[in-house]
This record gives sequence, structure tokens and C-alpha cells, in this order.
Amino acid sequence: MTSRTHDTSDQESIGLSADAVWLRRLRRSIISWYSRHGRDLPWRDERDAYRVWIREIMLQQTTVTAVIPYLQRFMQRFPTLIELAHADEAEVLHAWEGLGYYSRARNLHRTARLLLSEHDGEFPRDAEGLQSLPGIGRYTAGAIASFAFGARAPIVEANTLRLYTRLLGYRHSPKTSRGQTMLWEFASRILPTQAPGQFNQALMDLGAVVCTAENPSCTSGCPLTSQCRAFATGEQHLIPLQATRPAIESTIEAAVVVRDGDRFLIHQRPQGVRWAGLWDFPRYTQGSDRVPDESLSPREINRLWNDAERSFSDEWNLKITFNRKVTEIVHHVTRYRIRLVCFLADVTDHQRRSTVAPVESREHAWVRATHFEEYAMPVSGRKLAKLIASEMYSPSEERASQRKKRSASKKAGRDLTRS
DNA sequence: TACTCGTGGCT
DNA sequence: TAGCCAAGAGT
Repeated sequence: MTSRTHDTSDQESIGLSADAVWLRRLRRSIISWYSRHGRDLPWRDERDAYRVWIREIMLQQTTVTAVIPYLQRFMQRFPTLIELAHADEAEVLHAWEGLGYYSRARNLHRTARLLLSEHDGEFPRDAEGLQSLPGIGRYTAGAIASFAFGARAPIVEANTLRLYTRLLGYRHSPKTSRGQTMLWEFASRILPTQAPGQFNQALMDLGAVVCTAENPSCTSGCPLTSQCRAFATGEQHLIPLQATRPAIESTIEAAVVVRDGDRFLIHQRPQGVRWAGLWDFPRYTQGSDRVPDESLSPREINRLWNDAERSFSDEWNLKITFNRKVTEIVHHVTRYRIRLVCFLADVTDHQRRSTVAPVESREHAWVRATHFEEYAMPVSGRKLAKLIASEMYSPSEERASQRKKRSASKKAGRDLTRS
């Protein structure tokens, strides 16, 4: 087999990787590189299973930079498994607010309780046992087993996936079951008997620092250049093969800010929906027959205004009337770009007397803007909460509000206040 | 298998 | 800027 082979079979990849001499040389190069250039991460050589677990869950699909401050706060708030297990889920979600992928936090909490109730508060010491726990998949199981318990457990994640596929010149999709089988097989073969945890860390560091997604440092610092098939054929920019991502869709939502005196209505999102368990202002998605990326026309604002008023009144059994449009927030969630148009409605004495009983099954609260901080919210909800807290209570509230309205109207060449 | 689940940084 | 990317897991 030569580097000119264009349809490298998996067996050929594995066959090459199985060459003991080649593997030993690879390992030596990686270990040597790691000793000199490994990242100085705050958790380097951390072996406490609880701390490794929390950190690995946080790092799922999340950058090191984003994780560090959250990890510090989380460990202060929940220093041990016992404290995490004894906390309310709401507290855990609150500590997670802003990190995203909130099922990670819910599974973390579930697993803490499970470990305490059924495992004497101890982690399984092997990858298989770890993988049976909620939120712990194949990668995380291997990471905990090797980092905390020194088990010879392989790992495949974003960094190592890039490294392995390039090293082996794997031209097929690494996401298929065939690709996954090949990758885990190679991960297992390359892993040494001695200090597998450190070696796994070395693999990830090499992927993160040298074998990067964009502009990998093949000729300026990679210890594996001479053994890398992708480099030999100049394909390092083509490997790994990209999966096609679903297209981004634009949608429009209305957020309803209901004010009763100095309190605002928020509700807890139910299980099974996005941001489950987090608190938010009531929001409604408009039919997506037309979803422009640009600002909305006055006609579209009016339609949204009317629809949201009706939806809210039906759902909460509270007939409200919007005072004005407060703001628009554009944010991204998964494959959606959402234009969130926020309306303000004041509850009048008459309305309060007639129908204030919201739907019984829905957790809700009337909260002063100064207390929004106590509730875990999605980032877009938090942005709105901050805006309310800063604008609604500032001494120049009316003036600021008027000024904003005028400038917004002027800019868009329309009147959004609907007299 | 393909899709969902979040967010922020980078180019 | 619009898309890509980041120590994946669950369904």
C-alpha cells in the first residue's frame, strides 16, 4: 500500500496502526512532545473522580476558556458528590446558567443521586460501569476511567478524531458506524499500558495545539509529521471529512413582559422542551410562513403583537393589552436564528380582579426585577431580564424609553408605538 | 442514522 | 458576516 492509494480501507488503516514498531515510535514522539509542549491546564494531573467527572461533562462541546470560570464556581458551590446530590435541581441549573446543553446539568444531578443511593457514593472504576450512568457516554467514560483510575481506556473526541483521521489518512466520514469502529479501534491500539491517562491527555493536547481544525502546524511543531499520511499527501485540510450541517432557519418569537406594579411574570419551562427547567418570560413562536432576517415591517410587528396578545390571554387566562414593543433580541439556538420581539403589558386593577389565576400545572412567579438573578434563565431570557432591570428602574426610565423609541422609529422609518 | 440540544469565539 | 468550531450524549 502506498500513500497514493485513494481508497484506503479501514483494514489497511488498522493494519498499519497494528505495526508494533510504528506504534512504539508514535507513542514515543507523543510522550516526548507532551512533556515539553503539553497545555498547562488548571486541572492537569487531577485524579479525583468527582472533579474529573464534573470537568469532563462541562467540557463536552464547550471550549476550555468558557469552562474555567464555571468550573471554579461549581466546585465552590458543590465541592463534593454529597453536596451535589443533596442540592435541588434548580440550584444545579442555576450554576449551569449560560453554559448551554442543560441536560448535562440535569444528568449530572441525576447521576450524583444515583451514585449516592445505589453505589455507596463511589464511581465505577471501569469505562463500562461509568458509561451506564446518565450523561456519561463512551468518551467521558474513557476519560474518567483513564484520568481518575489509571485504566487503559481509549478516548475519541474532537481533538483525537482529527489527529487519528489525519495520521491514518482516513478519507471517509468519521461519523459513520464504520468510521467510529475504526477510530475506537485505533484509539485502543495506540494507547500504552503505562500511564494511559497521561497519554490520553497528550493525544488531546496534540490535537488541540498542533493538529488544529484550521491551519494545523504540520511543519512547525508537529512531532508526527513524518508518520502522518494526510501530511504526506497534502490532505491535512481535507481530513477529517466534514459532515454537512443542517441549514440555519430564521424564526420570529414574541416575548411577553407582563408587569404588575413592580413585579414581572416569569414561568418555569416544562420537561421535554428546550431549556427545560429554566425560567423564562412567556414566549410565542409565530408561524414560520415568512421569516425574514431583516427587521420586521410595521405590518408584521402588528400581526405579531396581536397574535402574542391572543396567545398569552388564552394560555394564562389573563386578558392583557401590550403597552409597547420594548426591544428585539436576535439569538441563535441549535439551528435556529431567532428574532425575539419583546412586548410590555401592564396588568390593570380591573384585569387583576377578573382573571389572574394562571394555568395550575405551570410553575410561575411574580418577581421583582431586582430578584431576576435568583432564577436560572436561558441567555436570551437573561438578556431581557437585565434590560428590564436596568431600564425599568432607572430614574430616567421614561426619558430613556422615549429616546430609544424615537431613535428606533427614526432608524427604521416607522412608528412602533401603535397609538 | 440523523437530529437535537446552547453558547461564545473566531475568521 | 455567516458559518465553523468546541474534551458528546441521548433518542
